[in-house]
Amino acid sequence: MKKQESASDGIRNKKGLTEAEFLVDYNPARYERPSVTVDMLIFTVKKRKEKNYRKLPENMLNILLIKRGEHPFLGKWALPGGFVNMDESLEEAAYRELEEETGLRDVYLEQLYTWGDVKRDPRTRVISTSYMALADSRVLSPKAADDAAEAAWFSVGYNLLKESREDTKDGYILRQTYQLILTGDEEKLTAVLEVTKTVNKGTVLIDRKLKESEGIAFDHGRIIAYAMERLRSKIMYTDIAFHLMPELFTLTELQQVYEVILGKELLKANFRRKVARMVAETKEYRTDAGHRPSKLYRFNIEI
Amino acid sequence: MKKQESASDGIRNKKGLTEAEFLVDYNPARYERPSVTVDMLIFTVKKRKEKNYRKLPENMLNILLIKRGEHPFLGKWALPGGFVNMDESLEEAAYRELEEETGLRDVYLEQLYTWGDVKRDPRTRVISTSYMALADSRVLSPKAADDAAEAAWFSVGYNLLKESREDTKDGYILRQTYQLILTGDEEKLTAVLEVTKTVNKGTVLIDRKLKESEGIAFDHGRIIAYAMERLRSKIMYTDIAFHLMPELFTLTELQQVYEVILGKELLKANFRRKVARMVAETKEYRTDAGHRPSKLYRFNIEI
DNA sequence: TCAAAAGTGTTGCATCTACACCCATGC
DNA sequence: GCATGGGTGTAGATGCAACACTTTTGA
Repeated sequence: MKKQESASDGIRNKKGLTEAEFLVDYNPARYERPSVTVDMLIFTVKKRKEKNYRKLPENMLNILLIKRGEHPFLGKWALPGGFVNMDESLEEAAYRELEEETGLRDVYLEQLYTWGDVKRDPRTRVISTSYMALADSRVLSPKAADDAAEAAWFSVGYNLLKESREDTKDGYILRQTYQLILTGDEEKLTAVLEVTKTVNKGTVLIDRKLKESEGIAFDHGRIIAYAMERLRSKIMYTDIAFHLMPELFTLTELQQVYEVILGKELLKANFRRKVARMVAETKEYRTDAGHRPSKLYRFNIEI
Repeated sequence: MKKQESASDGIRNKKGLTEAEFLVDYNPARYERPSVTVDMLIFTVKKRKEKNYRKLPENMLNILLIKRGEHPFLGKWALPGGFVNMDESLEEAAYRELEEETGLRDVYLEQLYTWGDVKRDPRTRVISTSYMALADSRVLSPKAADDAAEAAWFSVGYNLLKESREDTKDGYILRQTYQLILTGDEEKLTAVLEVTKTVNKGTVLIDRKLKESEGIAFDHGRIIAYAMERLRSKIMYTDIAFHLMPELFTLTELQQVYEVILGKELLKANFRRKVARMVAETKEYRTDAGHRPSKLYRFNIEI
């Protein structure tokens, strides 16, 4: 973001070189280097069809995946992403990938985590930084992919299957098994994650292992699971949910987004009080359904 | 952490190659690659001397820095760190650097953020992942550095200097100026950070610029500032503070750690109620000072 | 004796939780 | 009419902020 000013002008090192002289001499190719990529977790909310004229359509959290057309993991589904060019920052690479994949530019983007296991890509050593983008449901140009790659939205389910706690001498071990289910129009992908929290005299170690992975390429099941946990914790104390909403929305639609991310139901009255200060009502109503019309709200910038 | 099983056995790509055949052919050296490093933010808490026999020594948050013995930024202070080897994960590299620098192994370690600006290192393109380590005050082997590099602890101060808000058409711009002050035995290093939050129709953009940097190498002032913000927000809803404490501690010592990280004073009675469930009292007392003896507590594993 | 810190109690206010209840619509 | 969702009120529990107060020690 900012160019470093030369900070040690005139100072000479042990060989008597100034910084400028040193840099001319510097050979960056001495060490072997890993490849660096960005992986994009692009989320949006989509409605499921509903034939009952009274019932509201159910909202689902969706993620964009790309079907791999080349080895490795040929035919499996992977996160969109690609190599970081030498003349672009990580963030610029993330925005570029986002735009290539969806045509979107002005959306919420957040760096999630950097994955650096040695064998995570069978081709070569790849370190990849994952970014999470939240797009609202209006602008879902699903397959704006210019290359031949097939892109599709998958609804995301992430649930705790089983939990066990074992007490040790100076602490305990908490084992949690989560299931990730990604449902597309034709395919259903699954992964099972084992999260182990080892607490020992105040030292906490969290290990996330991918136990099974059906149809998902690389370690991307683990990355999606990590994103879900981040989404769940952030939705409670920030306003990220609004990035998934269109300009105007009903409070029930907003509540459904919260419920879909948290994986549990909320009480209507309490939810409305909780978000009251974050929304501003408009004069418009949604009237198409077989029940009382609902007021439309927008995000309240004042807070 | 886990080797990927070959997931597309037998499937052939457009050229008729199986995954095994494809990988034999794959040439990883086609693209130019950035260097990847880890930067370590090693924090601990140290007491300041106090001559008044009644008064308690003041606790300060400290960070370990290394004086650069080579260009660029020769003579400036930098975060410990180094290149990631091809056969070690990012986390393994972080633990290795931590051990080389401090001799510590079993401490709290957390990945913070990955910095990928193009010009952040004048030598070559360097992408670096920062890790935060919290060590308790007992085990501070300050300069276990085996090489010639000089290492030292600096107390950390991070304060909001100025804040202004400007309303725009569809949102607002919040500008905050923070000052980072690192005080060592002989030197005082400073940096000024400008954090700009641009809120626009629900899109939030956070930009952190390093405005001044006195005595701190690279963009490390910005990284330290980021770590301070992470520490501040996490201390309120997690138990990380305990990783900075020795096995046994008084509640006042614990409160001082909270105060030093938050940069503000807390009310004693309320603080004690807040941490009550996270600590377990022992039968031991601290009796050396000119006031009522204080009970020693330990971290409560039960919660 | 007394400064400094250890430690406890109280009160008011804000927030969360659970549940009950009435309102308005399209078919 | 009625199923469905829109929308509000209330009582009890819980949590937090601010302040006042008592206790104990070493020099």
